[in-house]
Amino acid sequence: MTEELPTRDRLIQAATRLFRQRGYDGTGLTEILTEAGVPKGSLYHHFPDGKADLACAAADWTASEIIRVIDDSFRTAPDWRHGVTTFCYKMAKLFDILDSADACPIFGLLFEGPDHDRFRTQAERSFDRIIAAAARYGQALGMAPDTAQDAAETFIIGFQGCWTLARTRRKSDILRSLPSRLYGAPSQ
Amino acid sequence: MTEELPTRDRLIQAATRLFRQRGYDGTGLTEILTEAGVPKGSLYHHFPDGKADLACAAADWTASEIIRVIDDSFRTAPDWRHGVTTFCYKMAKLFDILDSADACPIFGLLFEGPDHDRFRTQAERSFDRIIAAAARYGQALGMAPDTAQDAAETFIIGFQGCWTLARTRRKSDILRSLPSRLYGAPSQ
DNA sequence: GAAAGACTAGACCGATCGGTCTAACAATGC
DNA sequence: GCATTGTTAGACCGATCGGTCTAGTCTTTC
Repeated sequence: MTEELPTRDRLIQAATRLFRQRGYDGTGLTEILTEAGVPKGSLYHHFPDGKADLACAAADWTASEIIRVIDDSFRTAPDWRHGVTTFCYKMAKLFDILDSADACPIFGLLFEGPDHDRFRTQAERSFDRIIAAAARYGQALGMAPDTAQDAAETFIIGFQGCWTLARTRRKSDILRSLPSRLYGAPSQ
Repeated sequence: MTEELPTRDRLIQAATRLFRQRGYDGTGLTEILTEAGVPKGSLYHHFPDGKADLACAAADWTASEIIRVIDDSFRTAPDWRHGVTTFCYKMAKLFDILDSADACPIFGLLFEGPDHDRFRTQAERSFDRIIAAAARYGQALGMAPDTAQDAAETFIIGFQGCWTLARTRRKSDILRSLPSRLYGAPSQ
C-alpha cells in the first residue's frame, strides 16, 4: 500500500514547489491543484483564506525543512564553522538535485503578494525561526547568547545572499564558498 | 518649463517602482501605464516583447542606480571598509525614504516570470555589473584582481542578504550592520 | 506639401485569475 | 440506520491579464 499524504500536506508541498519556481503571483491555483491532485473545494476547506493561507503554510513548511538541515548539520559539529560548512554543503547538494532555478518560498513572499504586511510578517517569522535554530547551536557550542544570535543572523544573511547569486549563476559552488567568505574574510 | 522625461524612461521608472512593490507577476500593465501616464500602444512600440522587455530594462536601470551609489560611496573612500560602510549608510537612508517594503527589481526577476532563463540571465548580468563596479574600486584601493573580485562578491552577497532581512524586519539598521558582520566577524 | 518613419492612443480579444457556492461523499457516534 | 461533522468535487462568476491591432498624430526629410 502506497503511503499517501493527507490532502493538506499534498497541497502545501505542491504549492511549495510551484511557488519556488514561479513565485506567488506567477503560480495559479489550477496548477497547484493539478499537481497536488486535489479539487478546489478541498483547498478552501483546508485554507479558508485561500492562496495566501497556502503560501504562509508553504513558508512555514520550508522553514521547518531548512531547520531540519540545520539540525543535521550542527548536531555533531565540533565547532560553529564546521556546522555552517556542513549546512552549506548539504544545501549545495540540494541545489544540484532540485532545479537550480528554484527559489525558496520564504524569499518569494517578500517580493509580492496582495496582502503585503501579512506576508512580510510571515517571512519575518520564518526567518526568525531559522535564525533561532542556528543560534541555539551557537550557544550549545559555547557562544554567549548575543554572540550566538549575531553569528546566526550573519550566517543566514550570507547564506541567503549566496543562494541568490548561486541561482543567478547556476553554480552551487557559491553556496560552498560561504564559510570562507564569512570566517576567512579578506583583510583590509 | 517642467523637465519632462521621455516616454520610455517614464515607463521604466514606473515599472521599477511597481515591480519593486508587487513583483513582476503581481504588477499589471495597466498600473504601470497609469503611473507613467503612457498609452499601451507606446509600451509595445518601445518594448516590442512587452512586459518582459520592460522588466529587463527596469533591472538594468536599477543596477545603474546601485552602481551610482557605489561610485558615490567609494570615490573618495580611504579604504575598502570605508567605501562599504558609506554605501550601506546611503542605502539605509534610501531604505528609510522609500517604502521599506520595496524590493529591488533585480531580485524580483529571479523568483518569477514566464520567461525564466531570460530573467535569470538578466539578473546575472545586472549582478555582474554591480560586482564589477565594486571590484574596480577594490583594485583601485590596492587589492589584487582576484581579491578585489572576491571582496566585491562577498560585499554584494552580504548586502543583498541584509536588504532582505531589513525588509522583513523593517529595520534599516540591519543594512548598517553589514561592515561589522563581514569585517569584524565573530571568532570561532 | 508629400512621403516615410516614429510614436501615441485605446478598443478589443481569448485566456487565466482567485473566490463562491451547491452538492455529494465519507467518517464517526449514538 | 440516522444525524452530524468533516471533506471532497467542480461549475460558475466577475475581474484582470498581456498581447494584438487599427487609426491617428507628430517629426523629419526631400
